[in-house]
Amino acid sequence: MRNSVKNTIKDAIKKSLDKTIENNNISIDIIEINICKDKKFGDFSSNIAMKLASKFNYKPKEFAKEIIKNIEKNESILKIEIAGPGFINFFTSDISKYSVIENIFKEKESFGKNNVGKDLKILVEFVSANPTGPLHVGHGRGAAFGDCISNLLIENGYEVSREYYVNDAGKQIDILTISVLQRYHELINDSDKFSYDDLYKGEYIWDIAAEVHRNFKTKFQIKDLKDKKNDSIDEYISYAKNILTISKFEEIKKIAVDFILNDIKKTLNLAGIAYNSWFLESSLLKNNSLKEIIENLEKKNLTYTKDNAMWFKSSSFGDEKDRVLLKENKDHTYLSTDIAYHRDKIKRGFHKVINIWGADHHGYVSRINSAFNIFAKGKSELVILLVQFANLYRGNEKVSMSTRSGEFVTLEQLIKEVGSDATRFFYLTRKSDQHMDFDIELAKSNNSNNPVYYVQYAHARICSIFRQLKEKKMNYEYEKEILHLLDKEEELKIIKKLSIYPEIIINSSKKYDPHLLTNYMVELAQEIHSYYNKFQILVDDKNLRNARLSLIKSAKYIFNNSSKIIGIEMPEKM
RNA sequence: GCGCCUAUAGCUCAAUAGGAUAGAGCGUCAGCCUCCGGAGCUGAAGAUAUAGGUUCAACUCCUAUUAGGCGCUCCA
Repeated sequence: MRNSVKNTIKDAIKKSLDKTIENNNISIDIIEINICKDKKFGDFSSNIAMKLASKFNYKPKEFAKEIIKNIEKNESILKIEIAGPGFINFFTSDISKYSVIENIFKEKESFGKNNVGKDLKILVEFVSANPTGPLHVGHGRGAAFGDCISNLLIENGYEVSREYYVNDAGKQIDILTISVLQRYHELINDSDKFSYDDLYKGEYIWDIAAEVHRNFKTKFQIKDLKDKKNDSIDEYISYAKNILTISKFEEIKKIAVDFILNDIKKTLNLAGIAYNSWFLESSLLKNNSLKEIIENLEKKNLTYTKDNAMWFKSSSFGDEKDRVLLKENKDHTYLSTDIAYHRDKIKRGFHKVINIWGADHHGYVSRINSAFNIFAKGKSELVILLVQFANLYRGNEKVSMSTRSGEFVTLEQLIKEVGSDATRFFYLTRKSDQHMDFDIELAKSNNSNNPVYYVQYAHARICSIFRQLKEKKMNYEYEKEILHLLDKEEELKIIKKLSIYPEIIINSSKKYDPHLLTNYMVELAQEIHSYYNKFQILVDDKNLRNARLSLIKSAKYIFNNSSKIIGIEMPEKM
């Protein structure tokens, strides 16, 4: 179905190789067919002769000659040449080139889809920011990336589930709770002693405290506060729990987490991201998953006790040192619930588990990998993708971000300022493991600096032409018999671009590189603008007009299909 | 100090899983509106951090050097 000409060539080469060399054991998969950048090298080329020449005691060029000699005649292959060090170049017939337009009109919204991932279940976990504050711009890139990767995998036929892991059980959440208590006591004028330097101080803490105060008045007030400012944070937390009672502490904790999670969901919704599931860390404690996992590791003899803490022998699996599972005070570490969480992912039967993390977590990769493989036993594969930070700029001025100070730019602010489309597209134009600068002014600008406007404009232009068509009382119908009228260099270039779209979908998903797709969209837009500028589309000649309209309509299908994967709108008017 | 990642045009980024002459945009310079949307188009100048190595072929792989980011908690 996809790229039939390419597969024809591939098969032809395979047959030829079998004829040239007996019992060769050559797999068809190592035959690469590339689309030529320069048309003087033909339409497709293969490097197979150079790749295999030495293996079969040939010189590349002679080997190429032999291969060509044994290729069977085929109506879509016009000419075969040897060039350079041993490339085999194929010149294909025009008719085969136009078949991509036929395919697009046949498949429409499904053009580009494939079933590479048929019957395979994938879990994509992304963002998973701690519910200790609103999402900030640093989370934006991971959000756009994770959502797009999910869409790409779906386009490739995988069954995808999006998940957000909520760390609602650790020490940071206790600190959040105390932060709320602090502001709460300030609201009821009883603030002096209930304070600690390392607490969350963002505006939203006031909002939560105000909500608690509004709904519960002085229910959580602690009388006779002692000055504990010089205690450690752990001592401070247990002091607060004791004096307030654990049940009341948990009550406030839940209010705070729910409040923040709501805010996070609201922001993700603005970004057009919907999760299939929200996995609570606390559930691993409630249903004994954590206990089970630790017993299981003990049974496997992968733990030991040192300094009253329980350690995991992660260094036996490539980690640089062993890690603590249970602290001296018997609290669990982030790692231990994370292991339990990943075991749960495996239990749910996913063939592949993708984690999208901020690049600052790279030190964590090997220990979670080792734990994962202990339980997956080869039945499930873990892929950890690291997303580099984006520096935020406003023109030439760098926007500083600091979570604790509360001065960070939230993702919500960013989306409200530049729009969801520009935010997503911008984040996805760069390779994810590459540092990037995100210029707010650039993302807001309405000109070709801004790739998303450039692409949307190309689409709007196509729509505009069809509106014009109606105004001029002209008709359009798709006829495949007249596509050969598209013989201008620019037209053939666009057709070539259209024909590689299915491969872009495969590659960007395989390599987890959505930027291949955004770049493709920009390139296609560029060719459309250029073509539009040079040629009149609504010409008097009915056949030529229909052929040209079919060409740009094909491009419109691709803009629509790709924009859905990126998660942006394709407006008909701008 | 140890580890991971990165280094491409003046700036921001590409380069189809090692392929042919390293591509875009911004900026600079020179052009294009009796014409389907000038929110656009055409052209020029300009680059693989350094030194070795592997290969028919290296921006891509390996080694060293230099420069930057991140991580080296019984933190999450």
